Amino acid sequence: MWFVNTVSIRYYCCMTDTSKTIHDIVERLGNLLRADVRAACHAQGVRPVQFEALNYIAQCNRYSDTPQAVAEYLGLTKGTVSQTIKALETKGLLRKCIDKQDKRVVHLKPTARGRRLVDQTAPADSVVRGIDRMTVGEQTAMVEALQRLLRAMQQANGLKTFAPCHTCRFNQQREGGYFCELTQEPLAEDDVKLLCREHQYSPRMGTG
Amino acid sequence: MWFVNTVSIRYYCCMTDTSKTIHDIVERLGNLLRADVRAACHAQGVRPVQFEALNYIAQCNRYSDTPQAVAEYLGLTKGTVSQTIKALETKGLLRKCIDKQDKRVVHLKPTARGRRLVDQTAPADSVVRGIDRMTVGEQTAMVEALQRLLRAMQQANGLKTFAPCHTCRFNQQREGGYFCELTQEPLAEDDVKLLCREHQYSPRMGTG
DNA sequence: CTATAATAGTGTCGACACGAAACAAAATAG
DNA sequence: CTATTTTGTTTCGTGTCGACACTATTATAG
Repeated sequence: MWFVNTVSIRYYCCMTDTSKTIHDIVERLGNLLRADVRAACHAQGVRPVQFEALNYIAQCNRYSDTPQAVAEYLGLTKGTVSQTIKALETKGLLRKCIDKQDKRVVHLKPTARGRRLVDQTAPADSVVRGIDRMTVGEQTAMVEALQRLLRAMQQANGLKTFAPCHTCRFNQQREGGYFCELTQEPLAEDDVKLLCREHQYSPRMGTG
Repeated sequence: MWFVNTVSIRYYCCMTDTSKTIHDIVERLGNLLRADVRAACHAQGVRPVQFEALNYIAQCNRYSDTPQAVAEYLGLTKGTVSQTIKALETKGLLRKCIDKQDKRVVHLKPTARGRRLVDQTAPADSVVRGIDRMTVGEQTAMVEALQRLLRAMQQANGLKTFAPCHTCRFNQQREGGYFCELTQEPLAEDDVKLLCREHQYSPRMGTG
């Protein structure tokens, strides 16, 4: 009677089946999207990684527009990202600006052409066409479900969330604007919509 | 008054914002998952692509366990897949069996070690931990939402669905079992749970 | 105020991924 | 029976990415 032992130890809870299903679907969605992005990028003359970096840079705030942050966001090493950045700069899609306070730090700003490229490539046609088949209610539910899954995965794994400041515990609403408790700096109306590498959900905002 | 013209032509409908949000989340979920899979694969001594191929082979039916099908599923060329298969065979994770009817066709069967590797790696820890934080109701809703998105994207883009036979229009329930109208062969109870490369949803099962 | 770390970024190299193209073998069409 | 199509393999060039060594700047310790 050794049957039980032949079952993988990974089957330790009843949620594994659901997890496996979700794992597979997310993987396939990712592959689908990547194939689409790959084709669009090929037409635009950029590499998929380069586009993903540019896409991030186009929507992060001033604390998060450095090569290091890009590396954290994409899960790559800084050496790899350095090369990606160089290629994007050569293609005239972004500019490097050395930080005034800390001369080691480089800020990355997309050029007008860079922003245009992101706008033209960003929602892949496959996604647009897929979403187009849903009702507005389904779309809203979809966004909420995906956000919940992403947040749950990030929180459960102690990963950086890279979310906009307006959901961040460090962001305080003050008279005439916002204020970041972490950097001790005021934030403009536009700032709080951008992704931040220091973002943390407030402890009570769990997914319970 | 040229402001409108500076806006990308991609913003042709009100759904683009939602699409962009979903695009970005799916991309991040995919990256998160890939980073996790990459780490697990590294520990197991296989490449991520090799694992994805093996994972597919472990859950597809007898019509769909060929190099060509793997290439279609992963969106790669057959030449690339051929290399991946060879590597997996060398590592003793799958066997090749030449088809009896058509001697060109190769069927790929995971070995016991191959199946074990899939079971140990398949739901990435990040997903398991993330799902673990949700209620059963949230989990069900999540699976449904993801499946709907996947199907919508596949249908909208004319892609193969690679779904199990029991949702396929060609699958007929008969006395004592199932029957595939396409291959004109009977299907066993286990067969209809597996992924098929010829799968098609019935026309009436749209996403409304 | 120096010596030593820590941090941000760059450059190089090797292993691997992957598309393209040429190829072999088997099945099918005419 | 030949021509074409289909399935799979091999080869080659380019791109990706981690590992590692390196520089420059800032922070810290004594």
